[in-house]
Amino acid sequence: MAGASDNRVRHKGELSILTRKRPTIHDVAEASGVSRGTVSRVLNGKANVSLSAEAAVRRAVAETGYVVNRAARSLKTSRTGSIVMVLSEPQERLFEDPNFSVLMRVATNQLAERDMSLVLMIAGDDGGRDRVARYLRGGHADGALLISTHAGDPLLDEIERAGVPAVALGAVLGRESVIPYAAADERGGARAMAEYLVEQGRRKIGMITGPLDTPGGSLRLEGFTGVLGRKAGKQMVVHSDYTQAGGEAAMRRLLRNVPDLDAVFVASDLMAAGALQALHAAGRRVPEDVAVGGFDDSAIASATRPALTTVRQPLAKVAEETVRLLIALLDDEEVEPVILPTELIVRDSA
Amino acid sequence: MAGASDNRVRHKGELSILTRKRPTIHDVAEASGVSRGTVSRVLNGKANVSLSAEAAVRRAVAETGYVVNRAARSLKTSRTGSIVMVLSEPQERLFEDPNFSVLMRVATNQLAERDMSLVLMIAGDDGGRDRVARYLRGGHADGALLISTHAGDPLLDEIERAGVPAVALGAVLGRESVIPYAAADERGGARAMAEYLVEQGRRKIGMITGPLDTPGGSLRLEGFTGVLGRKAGKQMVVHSDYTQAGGEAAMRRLLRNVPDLDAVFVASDLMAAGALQALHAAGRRVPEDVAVGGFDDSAIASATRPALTTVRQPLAKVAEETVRLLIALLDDEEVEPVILPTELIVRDSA
DNA sequence: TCAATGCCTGTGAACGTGCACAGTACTCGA
DNA sequence: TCGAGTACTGTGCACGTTCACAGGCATTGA
Repeated sequence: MAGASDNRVRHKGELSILTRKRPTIHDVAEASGVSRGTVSRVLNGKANVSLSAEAAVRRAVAETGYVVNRAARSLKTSRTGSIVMVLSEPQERLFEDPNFSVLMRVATNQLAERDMSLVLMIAGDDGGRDRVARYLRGGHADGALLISTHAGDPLLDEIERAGVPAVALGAVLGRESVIPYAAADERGGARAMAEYLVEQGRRKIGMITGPLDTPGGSLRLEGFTGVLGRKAGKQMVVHSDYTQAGGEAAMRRLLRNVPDLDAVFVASDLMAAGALQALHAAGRRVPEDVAVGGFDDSAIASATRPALTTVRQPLAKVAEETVRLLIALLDDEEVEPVILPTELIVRDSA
Repeated sequence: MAGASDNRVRHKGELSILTRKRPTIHDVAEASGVSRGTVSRVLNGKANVSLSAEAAVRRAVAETGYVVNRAARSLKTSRTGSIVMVLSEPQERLFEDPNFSVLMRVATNQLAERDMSLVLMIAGDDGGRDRVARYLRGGHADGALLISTHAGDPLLDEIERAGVPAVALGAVLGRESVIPYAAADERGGARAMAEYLVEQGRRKIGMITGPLDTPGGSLRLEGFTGVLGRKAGKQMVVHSDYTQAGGEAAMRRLLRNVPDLDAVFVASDLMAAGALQALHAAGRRVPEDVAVGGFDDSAIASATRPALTTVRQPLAKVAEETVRLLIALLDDEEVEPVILPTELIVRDSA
């Protein structure tokens, strides 16, 4: 903190060593004895440049420590070199998923290869949505990466209007045909879990779902009812909100509805952790009395007791594919939605 | 998914209604019957503008849907309007913390108020570090927000050289005086936990630390030994890596060292979850035989059985303060490190 | 030897903005 | 009535790039 105040002297002409002007393409041109045009050509690859010129330019770049000025480039090319990741989830749930970490890493890495960067925006409330809309309308991003965007989100119209290439991580319900996406096979994963519970000899199998306006909410339910069919009466399915407390409450409700339940499929590990607590409080043993199946294979799944049998999503792959889709879209290639297989992870709870 | 293939027609020259030119400040000037200069003045507040002119401009802005071109502004002012959040953590641990979510939200919100945006970069490996360095040297960000940056990170020199204002979330060991930061009172929190365990009548208290080159690693240990003093022999302290598996292994080691241990303070909840498993496997009851204290109060803390007694960090506040520091720094204000108090959360494990 | 054909290079203009400066109109006091 | 001041407004320029264009120079074929 000592020196914090003495390097902010910035008089007009006085360019100290700290504040020295950043080298421009002109400086590089001068240092390498060629013209701006040639330097630009070297920097952007492509065009016809002699080997000697290229070498001179590269040396000069290294010497001067030149880094391209994105603002100037952007102004001329009207491409910003950045894409925006839009988080629409009001809850914080997102981040607790290792999910997100992987996505982040994959996205920044893949974009970096193209010298692009990742801007993060949270569109949780109306204010946030407006900001994102303004950002996109202003052309401040070359593309958008949508995370957990809901079906009716007005932002979707904005994006369409702005004409910004966009892809989603996980299907955007109702817009599957408009917004390309990569996703895990939610339906298939749920089906596998339901089949597994049946194979284990369970007969009274309930389900706790996520919100039905999310793909994870509705598709996992579809997979479940696809197997259980009419056996899964209305009382056997309760809806919750992806939180631990919500899962606990839902489990209590389910036990009230169906006291002789012998298995439950919970649509997320966090909710399943809540369900375990409710079952424990109700004196049911897991898995002896009631088998519990989760979904996600998140960190929490191996921390609960008993450890959760769950469905693992190929999140790294999903993230990778999502980013790949966006990049393909930026290159004007044709893209198709991608759906990737899940894997049943058997632990102790079922 | 049916129509997935019919909205991607984008021929080269065909500028549809979608691709129409974005309105510039000239268009706004024309539409409102004033000059560029006046529009600029209205947009940037400050200067002397008549009420009628201002009204006309605002109406024209709304009419035309004008959004300022950041690239052009940035080129002229040589401020980018964005700050970069640098994640130095090689592991993914970061994200599993609700920590991060809060930080993200706070950062984007506070920056949005100043019409700035948040760029995310991961400096996990050398390649990532180089990218961040280039980004900063290129002047692509007005400031940097450092997350879990280690003491010896060469990036720190780069930042200094680039002269970019930077703050850290949590102290950067060894640079506390150079890089302002906000942090929880790690030492105090650990002290509180140690005192609590002593108060509960525990006598043989061990500790599992995080890596000692992180503030959480060394400061929590300091708080612990501050209370236990010489009673905490070398064998009573084992080091680990913040992972669940690491915590489990460390606990086994600790039990081997000190079989008659009656309490253990684990420097993170995730490691504590691992420790619980090791204790369970070794046939020790928690908390009857061994009391377990965690740190962080993360989501996992209430999911374990027994639920973890732990130390809650005021993460929202820390995040807020960190961002506030950065903004103050951007405004050339003087800043001091901020340390915020923690809170002991008593549950079942101790 | 000359024209034609490459490859390679330099130059001017433009992208959209903010800022300094130069005005203009209007008020006020002497 | 005039000068000085005040409040507001318009204009030229520069920021650092990319891109189209116009050459220059060598090599080739006739």
